[in-house]
This record gives sequence, structure tokens and C-alpha cells, in this order.
Amino acid sequence: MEYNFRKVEQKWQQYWAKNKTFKAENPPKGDSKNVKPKYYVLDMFPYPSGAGLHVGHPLGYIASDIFARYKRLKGFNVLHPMGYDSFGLPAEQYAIQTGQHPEITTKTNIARYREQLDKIGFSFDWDREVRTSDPSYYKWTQWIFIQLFNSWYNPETNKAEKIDTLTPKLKGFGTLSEKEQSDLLLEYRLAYLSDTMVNWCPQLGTVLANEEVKDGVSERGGYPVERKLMKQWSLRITAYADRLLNDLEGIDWTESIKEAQRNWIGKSEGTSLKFKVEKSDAEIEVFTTRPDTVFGVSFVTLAPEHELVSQLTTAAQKKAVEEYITFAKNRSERERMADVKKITGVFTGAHVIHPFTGKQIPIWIGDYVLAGYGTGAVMAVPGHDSRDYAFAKHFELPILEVVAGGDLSKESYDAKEGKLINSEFLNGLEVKEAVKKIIAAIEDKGIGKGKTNFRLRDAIFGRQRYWGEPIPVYYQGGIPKVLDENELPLVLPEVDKYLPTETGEPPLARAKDWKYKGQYEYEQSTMPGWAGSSWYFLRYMDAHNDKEFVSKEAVEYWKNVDLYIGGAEHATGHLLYVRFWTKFLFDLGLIPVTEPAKKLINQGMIQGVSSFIYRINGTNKLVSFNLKKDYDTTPLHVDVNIVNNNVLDLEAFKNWREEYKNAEFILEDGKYICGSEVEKMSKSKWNVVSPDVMVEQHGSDALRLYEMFLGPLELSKPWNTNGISGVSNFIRKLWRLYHSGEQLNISDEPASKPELKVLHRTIKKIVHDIENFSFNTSVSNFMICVNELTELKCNKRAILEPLAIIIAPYAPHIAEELWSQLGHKKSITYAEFPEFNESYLVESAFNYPVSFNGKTRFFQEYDLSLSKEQVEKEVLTLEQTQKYLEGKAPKKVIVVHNKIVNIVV
RNA sequence: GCCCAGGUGGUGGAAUUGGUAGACACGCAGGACUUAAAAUCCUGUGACCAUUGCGGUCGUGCGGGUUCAAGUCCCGCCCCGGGUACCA
Repeated sequence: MEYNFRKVEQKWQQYWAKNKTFKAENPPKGDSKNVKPKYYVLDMFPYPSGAGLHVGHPLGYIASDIFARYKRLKGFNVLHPMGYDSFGLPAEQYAIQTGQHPEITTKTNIARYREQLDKIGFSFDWDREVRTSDPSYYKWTQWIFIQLFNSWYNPETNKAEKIDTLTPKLKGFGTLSEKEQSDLLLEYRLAYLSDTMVNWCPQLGTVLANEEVKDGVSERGGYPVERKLMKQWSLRITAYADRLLNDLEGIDWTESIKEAQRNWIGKSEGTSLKFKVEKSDAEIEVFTTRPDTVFGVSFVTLAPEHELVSQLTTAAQKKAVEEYITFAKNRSERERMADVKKITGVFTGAHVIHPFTGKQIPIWIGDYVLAGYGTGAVMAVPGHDSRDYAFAKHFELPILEVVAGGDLSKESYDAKEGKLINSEFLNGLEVKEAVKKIIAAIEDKGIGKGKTNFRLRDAIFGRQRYWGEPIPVYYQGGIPKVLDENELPLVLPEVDKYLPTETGEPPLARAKDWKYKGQYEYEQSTMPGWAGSSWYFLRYMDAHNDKEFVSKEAVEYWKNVDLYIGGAEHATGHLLYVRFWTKFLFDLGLIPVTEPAKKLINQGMIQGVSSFIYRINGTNKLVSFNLKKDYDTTPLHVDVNIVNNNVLDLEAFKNWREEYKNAEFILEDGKYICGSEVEKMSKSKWNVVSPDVMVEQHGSDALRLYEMFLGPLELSKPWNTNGISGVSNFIRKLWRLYHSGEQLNISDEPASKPELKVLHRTIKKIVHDIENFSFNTSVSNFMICVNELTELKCNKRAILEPLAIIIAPYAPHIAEELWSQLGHKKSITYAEFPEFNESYLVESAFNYPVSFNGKTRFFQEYDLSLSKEQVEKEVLTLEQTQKYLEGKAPKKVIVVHNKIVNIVV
């Protein structure tokens, strides 16, 4: 009998669930002795979409599961939880279309996800499951929002503090009216209401955060996005910009994610500088990173939205400026992005006085200057800034050279090196020195000072949607007030429809009699998708606590995530927000860590391989791939599940769709060969491979091994089911090592030297692989190990028992089965990972470790003597060298593969 | 444009980080078993040359360099992928 994976896998999955094998215990209160070291392995929890999982989704979960199981075997108390990020747009859109409550859709989808996840045999502690849409969870999301509302960022202590430490610092605060006090405090609170330019998406009827907008359209749905001024809740993430940037140094995340966050935060150090407007008291303040080029300023450009525009514009230019501003306003964000190269602008008619030369400088308006960054105004130095250069060329403005080294007739010279020229007291200085000198001069004159700007904007927190956490705020006399903690959760009210109202208010405005204490209006927007995911890693530590978001004991023990696995697409979204909230909660003394995850691994995407059939145009005839060149054909997607090795299953195909029932085929060698192409895995491309089908056909151990075997975890790669036979063979070979026929066939004899060598080499490699997250190579190493043991006809318990343990993280079902057949009563989860013993790897007395160039290797070491020069330039064979060295004083000679490669003197 | 990560057989990918390049697997070819097929097992498989036998030459995107030794380190190019983009 062959290995029956269906029976075995089902058996152990039921066993694990029944015995709660993977339950992670928080240590008992006050007991600091005898606690196992903790290890926290976290996956980015999924949004439960209606489509279910495809084979790409579990990739990261399999990797984290292997690591979690490995750490348990290494004696750690492992926290490995799973939950659902269950607020989100698809459920809401489905609700809009069908009228079905999103909660029902969500529950159905979660049930399906759970079923699929269970089949793969993950070692999650399901007792700690969280769902962000569950009131017992979002109660605490709302609670954290209230803490943000009640806090401000104290620049002196460089941390968030309760708002009551601020009020004594505000002069005359007590004399203000309640409304004035509220308005003033909103300028400091970390969660605040303000008039903000937002990304408004009319089709979705909501605002979007910057990272939810890609190329001027919404990331979800691809609808156009426009700029709009709205009263909105925001979170003051900018207060944390410096810490978010600096703390990247201390965490083990991939360089590309860190770099993406650095760019997103976009710290730039420069100088503010005021230009006095001619014949006016007004001043234009600009921000520049190149104050050294100040003598190259030939005009000043304002953003169209700049507050001084109307005041400055001369009567003669009034009409032109107004027209331009209307034009700029109506030009949507998308158009602006699409034709970046199109240069537009208008002259105001006004001038500023150059602070150093006293010359008259024209003031222009241009939409290449962004209102939201810096001061919304720039000093234009066309000689040394490519955008100013393009603008100057277009409007025929003067271009001055102040840093030597470029050729300004062709392009601007933007490099920060070279000697200053045409710059009075800066002449002859290098750029670096010139920057220092000019900043000193600017500060002397009192017209500016050194300043740091960030690209990062505050995060818009309100969404005009139904399916999200209600923001726990009500309005009393126009003053926003947060609910009391004991009034939480503020439960999402029922509505008749999930659409905005006819007057454009959010869906929550439809809720009947939904008022605080029956009289005050609640805030009608809900929180964005990332709210719940910004702290969920903490909730798993203490998932059922109804007194606190997490208990002190739990968080003191689990601290933060040791290994976090998830997609790189969250680089500037979730991964930035979760760091922000972690730092905030730390500032309030609620948690002991400033970063959510010590190590982060980004798994790659698994793409689909689509199959194509070729229909001869105008007929119902299908021609095989290699013959299609003789016909005029249209390629059509065909379901990859009825294609095997590019060969179409004709019977299955005829039943696949009604229209192909009577299709005719032009075959080659009696087969219909399909074409193929790598694309994103999606339903519409018929290239979705479901993990359920893989588990059904090959078993979950095979699926797990194969997903790892496919290539490095972090790489994106196409799914190709063909190769799975390799790992299936491996599983059967492993089974055969322990069995002859149906009988367990195990010998209690002691292991031989060669057998021990195979085992220990494997242990060494696997430990190295796992700790470096090279799960793909460990699968190969298992195969080599089993092949070698098969060759040695090894059926010894002394080898097979430890082998089962080291394979267990990868193929847990077969490992459990073998373990129990070997007579163990407890799950292999509680076994101990075998210790590696290097001595088994030493082959002979001649072969021992040699330290060489600071590294230890297993080379042969011979005591020989030889003058360095003799072998220095020549690689000799061992025999030749030995002849050379007769009778000389002993020296070490490094020999690799029978050739002397180096001499240690 | 800028930033990041890559480029190794027909394919996915190894290479203990400077030490026999191509592990392992897929695919392909040949063989054994079988009436036959499936399954299983064995052999071969970077290219070119030599093949009655041990062999030889080239080879990790391209061009240089360092080294006894380079896929790996240095310099200069080329190409693919990802992120980001008027951020002054």
C-alpha cells in the first residue's frame, strides 16, 4: 500500500484541532521563572474576499508556519495567530449591489477561508483569532482613536503626551470660549478635525489616503480622483516623521522596504528664505535645499493656490492670472500627472527684491509648484534646477550660472558639486562650504533659517463608507467630542442602503435615530481600512481581554513580533501606520516597544500561467499550438484545470462550456497542445489554481513542500503545477524508508557512521536554511538525505526518528504519522529538534577544520614544509608538492580537492 | 529621471559567501518490468570537439581589472523586474 495522504492528513488535522496542540500560553501572572523564551511569528492577516484563496496566498503562511513549528521544536513558546482584516470595500460594494449586509458576506467568506486554511495544516492558535469588524475588537480600535484625540506631540520631550500637559503652556487658554478652546486644541491633537485638501473619489463616494491613490486613480477600482477641500479627521503622523525615519536603522527589514519608507517620509534639509515684495509689506517665504544658488535666482514661482496670489497680482495681469487659476483648478490630478512635461504658468506682474543683490525679480505662478509642500513657493534657479530650467526656457526667462561645471545651453546643472561663480561673497567656494556661509548670512539678516521639511503628510482618517469602524465622536454645539471609554464600542448602526444619501452625506447619515444620548449628531464617517490592522499584532497577545486592549503582563511577555511575513505592497501603507501606532502607544506607556516587528520578510507573488486555445476565426474549429501558424486564429483563455502539461483534456473541455460542446479540433500527434503565458492570477484569465485542488490531488504536505521548493520566498514566480510530482515522489520515498509493503519496518540497531553522516549533514544544512529563510534549498536537502538513506537501505530508528523531527515543520502530517507509528504518544510538536554534531562529518584523521583567512573550513591539512615562493605562483598536485617538500620544516598547506591552493605561514 | 532588487542549462533554481559552477527537481532521451498503459526503478542530459576507454576546449548579460583561484570582489556599460515621481 502506498502512503495514503488523504487519510493521514485528515487524521492529524482533526487531532491538532481537538487537542489544541498549537495553543500558546501566556505565562501565569507574576511568574518570571521557568518561562520558556517567547517567539512571535505573525502573518499579515488576510482580507476575506469572495474569491477564496488561490495557491499564491498561502505562500507566506507556509513559510511562517515552518518557522513557527521549527521554533517550537527548538524549545520556544511560540505565538502564531491568525485573524481577518474584515472591514473593507468589496463586501460593501457587494452590499450596495445586492442589499445584503456586509457582515453576512464577511462571515461567509471567513468560513470559506478557514476551511481552506485548515486543509493546509497550519499551526495557528485559533483561540486567539481576531476580526477587525467584530465590535469586541473595534471597541479597542475606537479606544486607541480616543487616546490619539486626547494626546498631543510635545516637541520638547519628543513624545506624545496627554493633552492636559499642553493647556498650561497655551497663554490665555482659560479665557477662551469653549469653541475657541476646542478649535485651538485641534491644532495639537494627534487625531484632529481640519479643513484639508483631500483625494476625493466621486465614484466611490469617499476620500482616499495618498497611498490609496495610484497615478491619479483609486487603487481599488481605478476610478478618477480629484482634489477637494473637506472637513476631515486626520492623524498627525507627521509628528513622528523623524522617529519613523531614524528607527528604521534598528530593524531587520529588507532594504527595499526601508528605502520605500525613507522616500515616502522624504526628509529634506534646507533653509527658509523670505523675499520682500516690491512696493508692498508682503513677504514671500520659500523653502530651498540649495541656498548656495541664491545668486542664481531669476524669478520666484508660487503655487496657484498660494494665499498671496490675489493680493500680489497687478491690475494688468489680473485677467490672465484668474484664467490661469481656473484652468489649474479644473485640471484634475490625473491630467496633471499624465502630462508632467506640459509647462503652464502665468506672470503676476509683481516683483520681489533679491535680499542680497537688491535686484528686481519677477513673481510667476506655475502648477509645478505644489501648495502642500514647503511654503507653496519656490525661488527659481533655472541654472541649477531642471524644473525651473524647463519653466525658464518655456517662458524665456533668464538663466544664470552660479555653480561651475555644467553646460547651461543644454540643461541645468543640478549636481551638488563645483565652485561657486557670479555669487559675490560666495565665489570660489565649494557647494558644501557655500551652503554653510549663505545660511549664516541669511540668519544674520533675519530673513530665514535652517529648516527641515518632510514629504510625509498627515494621514486622512475619515472615510465616507459604511463598512468600517465608526469614529467615536459626537458633535455638541459644533464642537467635536469623543465618547467616554465606558460607552464603547460605538456599534455600527443599521441602515436601509449602503450608499451615500441623495444629498451626498455618508451612508451612516441614513441610520435612524442614531444620536448620542438621543440628541447629539454622531460623526458620520468611518475609519479607513488600515485602522484595525495598525495594532492587531498586540491584540493577539490577549485576544479576549474585555478590560484593556492588551494586558500589561501579556505585552511585557510577548513584546513585539519576532518574525513578520507579508507582501511588500504594504511598504508605505500598513507598515508605516503600524509603526506609527506602536510608537504612540509606547509614548503613553501602554506597551514596552517602539517597533511592531523586529524582522520582516516580504514573500513574492505567485503569478498564474494562463493556457490558450486557438480558434480559427469565423469557425468553431480549434487548432493545436504548433499548427496555428497556418491559420488565422484568435487566442482564447482556457481553464488551466483541464490542461495538463499543455495538453488539453478534450472530454473535460467539451463539458467545460456549452459553446464548445460541438467544437472540432485540429490535433498534432493526436493531442491538442495549448499555448501559455505568465499573467496575474485571476478568475477572468482562467488561470487560478486553488489550494484545495492541490491538496485533494497531492496532499497538503506536497503542496507545502512544493510552494517552498518553487524558489526563494521573496521572489515572484509563476505557478507551475507540473513540478509537484517531484515532491510527491519525495513523500512516498520517505514513507518507504520506514515501511516495507504495509508493515512498519524499523530496526533498533545503532546507526552506522555513514548513516550518521547523512543525518548530521542534513541537520546542519536545514538549520542553516531555516535560519536564513532559504526554505527552497531545505526541500532539496531533504530529498538528498532521503535518497542517500534509501541507497544505504537505512531503516534505523536512530536515524529515522530525528529525521521525522527535522521534516516536521515542512511536512507536518506525514511527520506526525511516522512519529506516532514509532510509538510516541505526544505530538511531534513537543519533540526536541536534534542537535547537530560536527564530529560525524569528519571523514578521516587527515580531515579537520582549518582556520584560514578568518574562516573555518574542512580542508585537509598536511604538515609539510616548503618555501612560500616555490608554490606561490603555481598550483601543484598533492603528489608533486609532497615530492617538493621532502625533508623540509613543517608548514601548513591547504589542499582542496587534491590540489594545494594556499600555504599558511 | 531617481531609488531598490536582479541577470547562472530547455525550465524552476543550487553554489557552505573568494575554493571542483550547474546541487535538487521538472522536462527530455534511452533502458528494465508489463500483452499494453500507468506507477516504479536504472542510465544519460551546459555547449562544442573526441568518442573502442580513460579525455580536451569554452562556459554564470557585455568589456576591463584584482587574485594561485571570481557566478561571488573592484571599475565601466547593456538588459529585465519592482517602487516612486514636478517634494524645490
